[in-house]
Amino acid sequence: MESRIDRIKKQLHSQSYKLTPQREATVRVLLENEEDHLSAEDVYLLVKEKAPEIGLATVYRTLELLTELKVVDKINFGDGVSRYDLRTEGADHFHHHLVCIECGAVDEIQEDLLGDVEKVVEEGWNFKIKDHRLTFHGICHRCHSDDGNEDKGSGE
Amino acid sequence: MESRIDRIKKQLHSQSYKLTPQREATVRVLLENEEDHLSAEDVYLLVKEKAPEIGLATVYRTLELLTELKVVDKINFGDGVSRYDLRTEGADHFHHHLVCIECGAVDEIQEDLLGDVEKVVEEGWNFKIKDHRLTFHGICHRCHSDDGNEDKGSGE
DNA sequence: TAGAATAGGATAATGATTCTTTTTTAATAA
DNA sequence: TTATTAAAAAAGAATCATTATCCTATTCTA
Ligand SMILES: [Mn+2]
Ligand SMILES: [Mn+2]
Ligand SMILES: [Zn+2]
Ligand SMILES: [Zn+2]
Repeated sequence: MESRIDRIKKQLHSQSYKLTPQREATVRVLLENEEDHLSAEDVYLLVKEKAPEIGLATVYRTLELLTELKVVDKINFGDGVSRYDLRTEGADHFHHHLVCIECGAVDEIQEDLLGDVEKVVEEGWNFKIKDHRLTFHGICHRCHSDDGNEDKGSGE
Repeated sequence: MESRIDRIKKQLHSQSYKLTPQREATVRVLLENEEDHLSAEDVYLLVKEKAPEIGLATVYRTLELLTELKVVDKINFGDGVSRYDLRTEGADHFHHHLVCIECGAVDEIQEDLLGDVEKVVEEGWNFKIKDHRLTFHGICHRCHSDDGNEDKGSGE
């Protein structure tokens, strides 16, 4: 975890940005909640717990900066807010998402799966792919009744 | 085109909604601009040309209704506005998009391409897929310089 | 240290979307 | 047809997420 912060710090420095205390607190929150898909407001509230003096605008500015640096990806699941997702280190593709229309849970798929499809698209459409966004909407494994488990989870 | 409006009309009626003049004007605008990815505001301005008395809120309500009925799909390319895309008639999957990071153009892929991937996801993640969203970001064929065509297009 | 650049805090402004209230229109019953 | 009722629309206020502004604080440089 510390090493990860260090690497992000280096990345900031390489573009002549500084890892200020506020930025570090924000990054820590993101790292500590890597499983989740936090909105700017979510991040703000969590950062406040450890650095109560931080302002919402700073969180927005920091998230924007981290997005530019590709440390996080900004995504939108159609609920009116942007969410920020830490990019898996070393992965050259953005991971995919499974959004459950029953309970609202958002699960992740780290496997690429799109290799063949991208080849087809690049050749068939003469389009140079730099990034992708893939989200499936459906019923998650927790919401299937076939296993008798009626627990609907708390969602995301 | 008329037949398409008729079918949408039937679809509305089957849920006991009416195809009011405002709704019809909105649907016509969507049909006439099927290639584009209009925001609510875009639709509003276009509808105004033929039905100047329509209100913006009505356009929003209509688009929401059409989304519910799966006549259109609401999508978000990350530019802060929702866009509304007429669902291809008879297609059981939502089409994919190519967003050019150079000129902003949005092209469509009507081919499914995801059949195999979805099978893997359904089995590997025990997730029942109902819908999907797939967008590629990259350089479109118009923005490639290798063909010597420097026309950057007008974007979307 | 003085001056410049970078960043943060507070809050106003913006812009998209939704809500509320009132009016209009359409459908139905007498 | 006329009164009744419900659905839908118009207008504009309200909300909510996000961005801009203005000023202060911090860091860097000469
Ligand atoms: Mn994720
Ligand atoms: Mn489309
Ligand atoms: Zn679920
Ligand atoms: Zn292009």
